[in-house]
Amino acid sequence: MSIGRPQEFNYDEVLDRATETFWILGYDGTSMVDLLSKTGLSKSSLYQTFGGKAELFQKCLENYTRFMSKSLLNELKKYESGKDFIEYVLISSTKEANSKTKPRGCFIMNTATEFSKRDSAILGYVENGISEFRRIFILALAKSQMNGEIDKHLDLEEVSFYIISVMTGLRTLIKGGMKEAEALTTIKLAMTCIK
Amino acid sequence: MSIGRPQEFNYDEVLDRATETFWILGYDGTSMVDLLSKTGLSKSSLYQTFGGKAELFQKCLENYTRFMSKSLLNELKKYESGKDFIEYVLISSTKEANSKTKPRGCFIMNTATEFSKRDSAILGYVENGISEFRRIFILALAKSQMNGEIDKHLDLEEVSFYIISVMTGLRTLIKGGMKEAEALTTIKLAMTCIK
DNA sequence: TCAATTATGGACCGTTTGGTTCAAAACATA
DNA sequence: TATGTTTTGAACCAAACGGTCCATAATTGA
Repeated sequence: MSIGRPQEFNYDEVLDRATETFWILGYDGTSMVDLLSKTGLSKSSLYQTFGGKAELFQKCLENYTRFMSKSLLNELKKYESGKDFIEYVLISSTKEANSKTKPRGCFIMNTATEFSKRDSAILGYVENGISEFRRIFILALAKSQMNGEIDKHLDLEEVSFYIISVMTGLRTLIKGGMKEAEALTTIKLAMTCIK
Repeated sequence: MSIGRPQEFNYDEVLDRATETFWILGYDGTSMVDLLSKTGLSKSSLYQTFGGKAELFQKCLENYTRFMSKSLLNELKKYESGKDFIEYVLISSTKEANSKTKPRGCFIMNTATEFSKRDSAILGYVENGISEFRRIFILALAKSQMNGEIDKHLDLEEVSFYIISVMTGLRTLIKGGMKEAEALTTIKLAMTCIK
């Protein structure tokens, strides 16, 4: 065991709680008091371990991208059809419309909206998240190309942007009151140009 | 003329300046000091005339929707083809990718992202904006139906949601670093399922 | 010119903000 | 048990927050 007084918290758990808090409330909307109460940390522990609000926020962005990437890739394995996977991801992101809790959207896209290009460090994490998510969709699309579900000559980089656009737009609209049924018909329509 | 000391500012101009400030910085990101410096108002004038930060924000949401609706409808008049109009709107919203200033996105969608469904009054203004923008796209699509550009049996309510989704997603991605060329090819692809 | 009325600028308010400091606490090692 | 090391909780900080108050300024109508 390491020397000195042991930490009374679990690093990853705290990171998850902080991520959730920033995800729901945004960077400006989250206060130190929010973070301390949600994580259970004392102020000094948070500063010593995570460096402060801004540094913690960046670690949360990384944490979110890492987690989402892992679970999406894990989900992709279950699908024979890349198109089915993509439709599944789109559809599952519409569940927030009916949820008891407020829609959260995508943490990365929320951050893009809040920061635009003001902070280059933040922009880096956002770009990283976007390209990671695109990479997964490209993987799925390649599967579909092998299966003959879609045209072999489709530009997958291009289509991956399209999918992310639709998903991001939908999740924002859901935050703005869009109903699940409306989102589902939109997805049906959106899928028709991937062929 | 009305009795008492005359106002030293123009109501609509102040509202426009405040709208721009909230649009760029978001609600939480905008301080009273920001508003006072951008509008030139004194604190007492702002409170007396606009009621405070929260009330002013709501007036700005209304102001934005009113202005955007007016200029979109005005633009629509210039187009014979509804589809051309729609493509124009999408394309023009990608200009932000190359602009010297940071991308602002759509004020209504930024607000949807920041507030989600927390505040019912705000949600009302957001829903109002969304349905107003959809109404304009439906007008354009109806034009296209008359021209025979698109299927007479297309559900325009549905397509209008689709267009807004794509546009919102794109503008968010642009805030996240997407290049204009990437946005343009995405638009090309997105338009192919409106037929 | 003198009220009545409205707008303005500045002083002031308590609260909350993110951040620092430091003594006490809890462990490993010797 | 004593020492070195690290974590923790509380006290503390200046600055910024949104908001209120009020004396003064600028106007109209009598």
